[in-house]
This record gives sequence, structure tokens and C-alpha cells, in this order.
Amino acid sequence: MYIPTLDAALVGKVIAYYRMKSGVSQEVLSGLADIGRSHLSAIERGKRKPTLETLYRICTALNIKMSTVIQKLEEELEMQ
Amino acid sequence: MYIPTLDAALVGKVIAYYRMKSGVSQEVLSGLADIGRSHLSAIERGKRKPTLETLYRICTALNIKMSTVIQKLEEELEMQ
DNA sequence: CTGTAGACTATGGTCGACA
DNA sequence: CTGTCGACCATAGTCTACA
Repeated sequence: MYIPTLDAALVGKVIAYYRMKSGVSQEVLSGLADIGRSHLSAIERGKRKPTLETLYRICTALNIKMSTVIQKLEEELEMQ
Repeated sequence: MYIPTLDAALVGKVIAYYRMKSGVSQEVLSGLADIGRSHLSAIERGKRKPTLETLYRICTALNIKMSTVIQKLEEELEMQ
């Protein structure tokens, strides 16, 4: 069973979408979620994939559910 | 804004739940998901937290959606 | 405000062996 | 079948600085 790797660009796209929807900058979000700003930048650009922990912190800071973000991600994945 | 760390034990509990529901051993699942068995063992016991990538591989191998697992996790988190 | 880069640290992940 | 350990390697994540 071959499983393709998770598309980092899609993950970043979805996270950026919800951040912008909340109208907050990377700077502010990274501060709220307590993660490095340059790292958040890398995640949104698909240069890095977050751990579940990091996704959790981002979602909590944005006051949205992880499942909401994951569902959006799954929709994007299906479109590929 | 203080965000508590994600409870690794809960994450492991949920993953173990869905693995057992599928009736597959850690050995088989780690093989299907192409991740190390000792690492899967550590995740289920809450000794380590997976990356989004790893969760994705596990869910794909179990033929379930990540969002399903995340929702279950969120239910558990709310109960705490 | 965001992208990038470098240097570094922490931890996720692999593999083999054994209870 | 699962837990654990040790040695390693890979990459997530931090921080500073500058375009």
C-alpha cells in the first residue's frame, strides 16, 4: 500500500485562509499561538508541515476547531 | 493567551481506538502506514505526538478520515 | 506585514534487539 | 502482539536580522 505524502502547500493554504478570515497577521497569530513567526510563515508557504500540537495551538488561537480546518483540508485534497 | 499543550495520551487513546476498531495490530498498521512500529507504539501510549503527516498516513491506512479522528479527539478534550 | 537565511535546539521518526 | 531501550537521522521549531 503506497500512501502519497501530505501536500504541505495545501496545509499552508488552508491555515492561511483561516488566519486571513480572522483578519489577523502572521505576527499576531504567531504571538497568540506562541509559535515562531518565521516558522508560521514557512508553514503557510508549504515549506514545512506542522505537528498536531502546532495545528492545535493555531486553531485554539484562532478560536476555531481543528476538525473544521481538517475538513477543509480534506476537501482540497479531494480536488487534487 | 496561554494555550495548554495537546494531551498526547488522548491522541494515542483515539488512534488506538480506531486501530482496534479496524481489528488490526500495531504491527500491521505500521506496515500499511509505512511508519515504525515502535514509534506507533509510543504514539498510542502518549509518549510521542505525531506530525500531521503521520496522522494522515495512519488514517489513510485505516481507511478513515482525519476529520473523524480529530472530532473524536475534540470530544475527548472537552470531557477533560 | 511577509519571505528568507543561518545557526541551533528539540523532538519526531527509524531500526534492531529483547523481555 | 506490545513495550522499551539505545543509537541515529530527519525535520519541526526558535531567534535574530535584513530585504
